[in-house]
Amino acid sequence: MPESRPLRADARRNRERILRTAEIVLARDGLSASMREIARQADVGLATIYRQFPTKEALYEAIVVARVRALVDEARGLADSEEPGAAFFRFFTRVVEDATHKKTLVDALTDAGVDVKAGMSGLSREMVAVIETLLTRAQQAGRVRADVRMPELLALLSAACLAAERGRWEEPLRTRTLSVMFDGLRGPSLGPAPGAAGGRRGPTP
Amino acid sequence: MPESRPLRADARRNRERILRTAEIVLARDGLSASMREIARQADVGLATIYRQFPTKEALYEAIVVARVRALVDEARGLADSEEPGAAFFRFFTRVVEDATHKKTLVDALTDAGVDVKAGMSGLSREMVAVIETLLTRAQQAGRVRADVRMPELLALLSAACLAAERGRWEEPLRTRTLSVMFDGLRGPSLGPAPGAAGGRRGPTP
Amino acid sequence: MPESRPLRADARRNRERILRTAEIVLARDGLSASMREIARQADVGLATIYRQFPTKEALYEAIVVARVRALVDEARGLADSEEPGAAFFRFFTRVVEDATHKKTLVDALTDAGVDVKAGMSGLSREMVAVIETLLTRAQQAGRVRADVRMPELLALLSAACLAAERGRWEEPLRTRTLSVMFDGLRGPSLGPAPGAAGGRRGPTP
Amino acid sequence: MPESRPLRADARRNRERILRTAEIVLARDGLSASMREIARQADVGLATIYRQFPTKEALYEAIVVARVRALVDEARGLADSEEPGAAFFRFFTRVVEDATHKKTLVDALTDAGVDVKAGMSGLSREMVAVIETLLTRAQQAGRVRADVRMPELLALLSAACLAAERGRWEEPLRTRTLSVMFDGLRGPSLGPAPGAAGGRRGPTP
DNA sequence: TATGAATGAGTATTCATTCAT
DNA sequence: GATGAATGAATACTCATTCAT
Repeated sequence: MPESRPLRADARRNRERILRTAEIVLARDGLSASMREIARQADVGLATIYRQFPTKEALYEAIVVARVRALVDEARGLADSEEPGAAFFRFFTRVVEDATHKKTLVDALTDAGVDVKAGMSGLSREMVAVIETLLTRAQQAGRVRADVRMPELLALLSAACLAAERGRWEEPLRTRTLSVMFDGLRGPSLGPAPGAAGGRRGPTP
Repeated sequence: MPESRPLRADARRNRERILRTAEIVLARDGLSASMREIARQADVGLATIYRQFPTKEALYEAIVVARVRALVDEARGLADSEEPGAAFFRFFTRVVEDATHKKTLVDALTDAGVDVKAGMSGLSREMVAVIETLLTRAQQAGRVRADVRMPELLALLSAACLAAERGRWEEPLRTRTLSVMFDGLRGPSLGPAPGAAGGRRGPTP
Repeated sequence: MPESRPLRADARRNRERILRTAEIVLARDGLSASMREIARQADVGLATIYRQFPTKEALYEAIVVARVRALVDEARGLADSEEPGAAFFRFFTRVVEDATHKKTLVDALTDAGVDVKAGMSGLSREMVAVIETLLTRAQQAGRVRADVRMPELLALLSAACLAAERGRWEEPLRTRTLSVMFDGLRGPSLGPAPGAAGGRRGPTP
Repeated sequence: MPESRPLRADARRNRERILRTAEIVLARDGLSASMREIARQADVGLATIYRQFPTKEALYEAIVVARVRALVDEARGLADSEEPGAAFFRFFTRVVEDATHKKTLVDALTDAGVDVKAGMSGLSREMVAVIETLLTRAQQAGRVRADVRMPELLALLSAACLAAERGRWEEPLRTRTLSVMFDGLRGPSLGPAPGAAGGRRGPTP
């Protein structure tokens, strides 16, 4: 897989500037943001974007890919943690935080395994794989109920991301909501805490 | 001269045809579906739509309003059930099922309390109110943990709807995912079932 | 020339109501006023208008015809006045006043002799004829210079109407402007009044 | 990075082509001419027009502005003529000639002082100012009656333009009509020339 | 190589007019 | 006879993408 030729210095600078700007613009205007607006904000010619990204979709994909790659890397760092439960919930939280502030991450997860575009398919698989590792280890450590499988985990994760992205889950809403999901992932309750005397615990990672 | 005379027979027929078609088209193409496409599918002149719905937004709103109203009615029917826990989980499930097949319901929940449009604002409040009733009664019956509040409940509900709508949650995925959420809503677990020997329970309504 | 059959009483009532309303709406919104708006204002069904006037243009024409007919009648009343000069200027002023308040009269004059529509052609000729009478008599009485011919008179008249209609010539602008035109119609000056000591005379009808 | 860099060669070519074509189309079809028609005639893409003129109104304004500017320049050239009377009448004639062939000039004069759009407001003031100069000098030279003021002068001018534009004042109609107006502007007559023996003088500039 | 001008397909919306009730 | 619902053609304007400079 040769990465084609290395880009010239200025080309690389432009590429990054475009990506950074596009991320901001997308977060602000959503997917309907126009290429022209992105070019304007990046202070770059319109065709310059097209030189690097042949299509609007390609640009979006590049952004998502970058972000997912970062998350995958982070997940790998957590994969051999000595506290698999904490690692698992930590990562789940991180992904949702990311979605809260930057839009369009979600596609990567939602479509996981489905009709992913060329560029994503490999990465998507990596993402799924590393999540599966986190899950399995957390289950082995007795921190997540054993009967949870990947499909519902991914469903929960993308649900949280979608809602966080759209609803601007700010604290303490995010913590409180995830807390419920995490309790569910830990296992069936024995009924609500009778006294319910205690306050609310955080996601107890 | 009645203020708002009943629609003529053909007008009513068309109105319903338009609504039904628009619902389908929206489910397929999302909010970017064009009015022309809807007209084509409904086999109706373009201007016929505009006679009934002065604006694209108005059409969408009409669809959402109709659907939400149906759900609110359903919720009211459950509100004085003798099994408040079952009623609560039943309704949650119903909403998500609805979202799976028909898109754009979500807005009603997501935006709840935010900048809802005129036509929705009242209805949205009704929806929230009846959900709160269901929640309270389920909590009083000890079927839902006492410290869950409306914000996180709505967050969970809209998360599930968004993901269901987008990810086409078909069975058994829907049941399995909701099962986790419901466990979380019932209360903190005492740790995963040690043996985890058993299969998976459904949402135990 | 049988006037087709006499309209039924209610039909006639509607016809007049439509004409009256349309006149007002046109004066307010100009030629871009929509048929629907006229129907709404007249509190009449849309198709009712079309029954009487097969076309938007036909409606406009009917309005103009009515107005022109009124002016022609007025002109005839002045045609045998004992003060032909006064009569001539009086009529000129009347036409311009009319144009100030009701739009679209102008076409009748501007297009005089050109491509008048069927309904107008006869009437237009009548109008031109009676104006010519007024002019000739005023000239014979020595109140209008002898070398003025119909083409330039009509040009002046329609110029005044167009500008009055568009510019909302209110008093005293209308009087002052017509005063200049009328001086020109009386004859070449012997140079500006040397002292110019006097104020301004009105149109000296 | 000059604030408003000079247009690229092709852009400038297109801009002029668009303006030229639009002028013709407007003259033919009036203000209701469609942008698409203009694009077709100019043999230019529809969006190309919108690149240069963000709005239909903006295009029209650009045309009027260009024309008015030319007239203002011409007026300035006449402003210090040694024959102020000739200069005044000359300019009046020029404006009307212009209107005969190119439509929509009129707005500039009609709306003078009213609710002119941003781009025009300054120019419109210039136009009015230079006309006032011409008038004042002609009056001081005894060539125009002293009691004529700007409002009626502008009214006459726009009347002439409107009618010329609409009625296609060709020679000798234009000369004959203006001749009457000019006589009126020179001063009140002492009654029609008794003999009226002479032929007709031109506008005696 | 980077730019921004050009483009055609597409969007919501309006209107005069016809036709079923 | 009167009504208003239906319609298709038209309109101003936008956007992703291509191409000349």
